[in-house]
Amino acid sequence: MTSIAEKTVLDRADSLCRARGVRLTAQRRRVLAILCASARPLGAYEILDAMREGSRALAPPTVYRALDFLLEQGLVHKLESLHAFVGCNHPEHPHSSQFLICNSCGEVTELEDEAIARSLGSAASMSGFQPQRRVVEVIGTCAGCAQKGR
Amino acid sequence: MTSIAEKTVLDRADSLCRARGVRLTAQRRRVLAILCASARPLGAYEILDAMREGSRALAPPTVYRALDFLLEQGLVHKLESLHAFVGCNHPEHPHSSQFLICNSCGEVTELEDEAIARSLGSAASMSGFQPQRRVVEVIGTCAGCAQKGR
DNA sequence: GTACGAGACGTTATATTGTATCCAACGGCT
DNA sequence: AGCCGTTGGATACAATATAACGTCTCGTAC
Ligand SMILES: [Zn+2]
Ligand SMILES: [Zn+2]
Ligand SMILES: [Zn+2]
Ligand SMILES: [Zn+2]
Repeated sequence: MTSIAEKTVLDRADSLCRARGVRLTAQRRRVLAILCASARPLGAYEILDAMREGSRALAPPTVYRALDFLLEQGLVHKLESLHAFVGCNHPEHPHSSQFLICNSCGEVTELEDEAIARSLGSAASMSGFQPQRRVVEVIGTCAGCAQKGR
Repeated sequence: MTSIAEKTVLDRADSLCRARGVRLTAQRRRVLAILCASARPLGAYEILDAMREGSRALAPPTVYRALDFLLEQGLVHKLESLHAFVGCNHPEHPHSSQFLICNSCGEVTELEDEAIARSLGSAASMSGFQPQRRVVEVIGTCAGCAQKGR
């Protein structure tokens, strides 16, 4: 089930972490692999279930610790409205992206839209607000489902 | 503890619901009052605690049902990144707003920024995505805390 | 007035998501 | 070997949210 694309993502994650002097350990790599192999965002306990397959029993903190690391390194993102996580498509440079979440098929698209970033930034600076983290999630119907649905 | 401003919010909520043919019952009104009286967003269980004061014991579903109603009517908003709720300042017309959340003092500012709405809309339509709900939350430091902090 | 039905609410139990804590194992360093 | 910071295992628990079911209330029809 490991496609070429997923493999490159993992390889790129390896180089990134080496370059940053942080350790992409086996557990962390495994969580990232599971997320990248999934077409949909996964909850922490879904990841936990996936990790348990064929191996010993693991507990929630194991997954949450790996996720914390991957989030810090920008290798995965958390979807607040779903309490779920997705692998990042372009973790090379730090970024704050936006997500289109289809509530019909569950597909998630990560955008990196400059116009959105600019308008958010200017709204914040007009209020004298200093942004640290941005949560932008649009829930709705993706193009495919809109066509099928009606 | 009920200021004039909070009173008018409740009165406006009353008229709105009457006009829409939905019932702003005592429980729902109480939850709205608690949220409007708070300077900060409140979690569902904080609201529950506030409702328990001086009255009989209540259970979580009571609060969550009231919140569901108030969310549907646009009288309150949910802050996904905080798992908390705030009263809306201008519930008269349906709107999708944005939130500036200070992680130092907890203050939350509700914006209704046209530029953000437009950029979100155009990004979505470029993907053929039909938005239903928008979650836009910027976490950072508010003007006041930025000044005090350094 | 009485019967009915839909919506609102009380109550119990449970599901889901996320942490605190403590200790053991590992890895690089001297 | 001995030290020390990081990682991970394990248990227990906290916080958030919902399922399920019965009861009550209120407006409407008869
Ligand atoms: Zn990304
Ligand atoms: Zn879809
Ligand atoms: Zn609002
Ligand atoms: Zn502040």
